Amino acid sequence: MSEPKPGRPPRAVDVAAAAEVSIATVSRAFNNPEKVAPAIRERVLATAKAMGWMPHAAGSALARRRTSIVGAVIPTLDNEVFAAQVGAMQTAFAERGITLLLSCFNYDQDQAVHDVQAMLARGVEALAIVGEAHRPELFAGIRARHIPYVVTYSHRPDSPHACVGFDNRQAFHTIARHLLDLGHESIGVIIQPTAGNDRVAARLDGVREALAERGFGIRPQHLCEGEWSIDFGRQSVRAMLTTDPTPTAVICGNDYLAIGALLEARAMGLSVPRDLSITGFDDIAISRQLDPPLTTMHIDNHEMGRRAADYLLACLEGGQPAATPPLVPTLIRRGTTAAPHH
Amino acid sequence: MSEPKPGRPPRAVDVAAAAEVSIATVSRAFNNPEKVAPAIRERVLATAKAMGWMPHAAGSALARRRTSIVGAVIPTLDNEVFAAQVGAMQTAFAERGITLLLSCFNYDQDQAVHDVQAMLARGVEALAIVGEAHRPELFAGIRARHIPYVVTYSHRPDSPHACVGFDNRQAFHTIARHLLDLGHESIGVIIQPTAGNDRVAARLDGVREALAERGFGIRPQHLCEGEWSIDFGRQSVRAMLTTDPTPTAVICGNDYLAIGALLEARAMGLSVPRDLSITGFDDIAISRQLDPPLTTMHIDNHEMGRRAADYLLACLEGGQPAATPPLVPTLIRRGTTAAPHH
DNA sequence: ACGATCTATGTAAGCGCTTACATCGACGGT
DNA sequence: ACCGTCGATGTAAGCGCTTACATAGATCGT
Repeated sequence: MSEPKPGRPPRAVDVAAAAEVSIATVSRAFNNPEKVAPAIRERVLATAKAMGWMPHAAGSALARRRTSIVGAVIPTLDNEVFAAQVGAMQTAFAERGITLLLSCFNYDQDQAVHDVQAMLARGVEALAIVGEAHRPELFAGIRARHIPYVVTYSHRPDSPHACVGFDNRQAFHTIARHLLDLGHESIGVIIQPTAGNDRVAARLDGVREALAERGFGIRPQHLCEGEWSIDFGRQSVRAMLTTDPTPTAVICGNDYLAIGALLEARAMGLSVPRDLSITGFDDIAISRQLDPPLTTMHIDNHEMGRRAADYLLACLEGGQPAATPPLVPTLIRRGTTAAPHH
Repeated sequence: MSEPKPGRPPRAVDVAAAAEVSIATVSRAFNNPEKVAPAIRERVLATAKAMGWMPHAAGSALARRRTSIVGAVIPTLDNEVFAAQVGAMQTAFAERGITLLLSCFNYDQDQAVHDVQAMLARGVEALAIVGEAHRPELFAGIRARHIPYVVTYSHRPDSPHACVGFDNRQAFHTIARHLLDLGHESIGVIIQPTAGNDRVAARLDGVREALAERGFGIRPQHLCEGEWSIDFGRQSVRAMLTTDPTPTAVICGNDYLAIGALLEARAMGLSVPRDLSITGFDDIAISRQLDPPLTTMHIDNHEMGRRAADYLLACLEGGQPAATPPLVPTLIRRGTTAAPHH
């Protein structure tokens, strides 16, 4: 008879002893309930509950060779778009009894490599990673272990990775086109650091391309690159408006920057959109509430998280799921864009 | 000689074979490097690196009887205050090689119980939990396993739990006092659901108490309770301002509600703070950017996360750390409060 | 009534790792 | 030269669980 040690969590063998069955039956009662006679099953389950026992994940993982853990690698939780994505993934995985391990690499590629290593050591069975601008060893490490992964928030047509996202270049091409079609010819850009961030680089390309198609370009003094924050948006607009000629519209890399731009423009006494058009990107919760409400592009981050999770889940069940079509961000024309005022 | 199976991740025994040492030495090279001769250590480490091997967490956890996992239980990532707290914890734990497991219970007590169970099964060694309004079995389960835990975002003087937070009642007493001192006598409240949320309930008590001290109360029609969202803030203010008498000030349960209140008041043509004073709570990033900037209370969520982590870390190292003193939220008087206009 | 078949349960061999303990030289004191 | 000591390494016993395989009744067809 197994002697349950006091002060330590019970083990399967303790439950087995208490329920007067073998340890195998205890395990089966939890993992293959249909394989054990109803009466015994109930007895085992009841005893386990009474003793507060559940199969310990480490032992189970070892024996099963399945950890039921998957990892999500995002830049930061401070941006609600990633938080939403993570939330959706967590929900999708939880339904299947899978635990989500989270890592925030803070836009630091070395940190990302390190975090992924740690996750691999924890035995993650799949990974979702924001962006594809990562050190090669990051993907190499994952591939070496034959672990399925998916890149989110990005979707280049010719990416070597499975991805669930949208075409950042295309999206910003659309935004720029919107402004060009309104008649803007002098367009400024306030954007996050492009270094080590494929998504942002693609966005800038998209703008450049759209402008070039109409024979325009971005004046160097109308391009501000820096941390995505309301403050950087503010200071960038202020700087731009001291140039001559001034831009009649500003494309911002995300909504935070756009909010800063909008607030500062108004603080400077400009009328938006009459004197300056402003666009954001992401459509965060506050954007529609501003005065005037922000013209931006809406991304369904929830959907993106769910799709990423579904893709990985499918991989885990042995499938080689079809690549999902890219998501399409939609332009939400609200109050911060209009034809330029002369 | 161990034959590394192709297509499967290498194991310690494979590394041992390749480096021509015993498996014990491999383990020591990683966990007690000082116990193995430098030459051999280097050889082992190099072989391991070449083979892409790291100790597998499940095996290690089992043998060591330490998982190096701790759990954080928060309501949602959609609120930046919790996201910040989690970020800080993650950083603090990562420094010690500890993995943070996250659960969002979406303000659902059953979900919280379930998530905590899952975490216990995963072998978390400590837990940080937002709020103390949880089912008794949640805490009972944790206690039964003698696992250290700490309650965050709350700090009642006579709480049975270790907590890292602040006194919600006191904080809202301070806010109400601020408005009373400005001369307001008719004060409305827009607040999150109090059911199953000790923090919110304490806030409302704080307001009531402060008003009562001056002989005032909250008129039922001036108390709106609902989901924390900008929209609910908007609709609550609109409703309140159709009553007679109207409140001259509104205390909001958090900044999102306050932002809604502010936007709607302005949309209705009111001048803030001349016609209506508004206060928030949390001091989220956008609040200082509003026009006028929001009067609110600042909580250092980062500090709270770090302290919670430090407390748990101390417990894990065997200490019985002293209870930390409560954090003190500070009132940030900005532009949305002033004396009532007659 | 007997063996074939099937179902419910038990036995025991790992899963990949850590670590107490055993072993084995090298070294130094006498 | 011998023994004690000590430091480096190896051996093997688990950690808590799952599961292939063995076993033992029960069931059924003939």
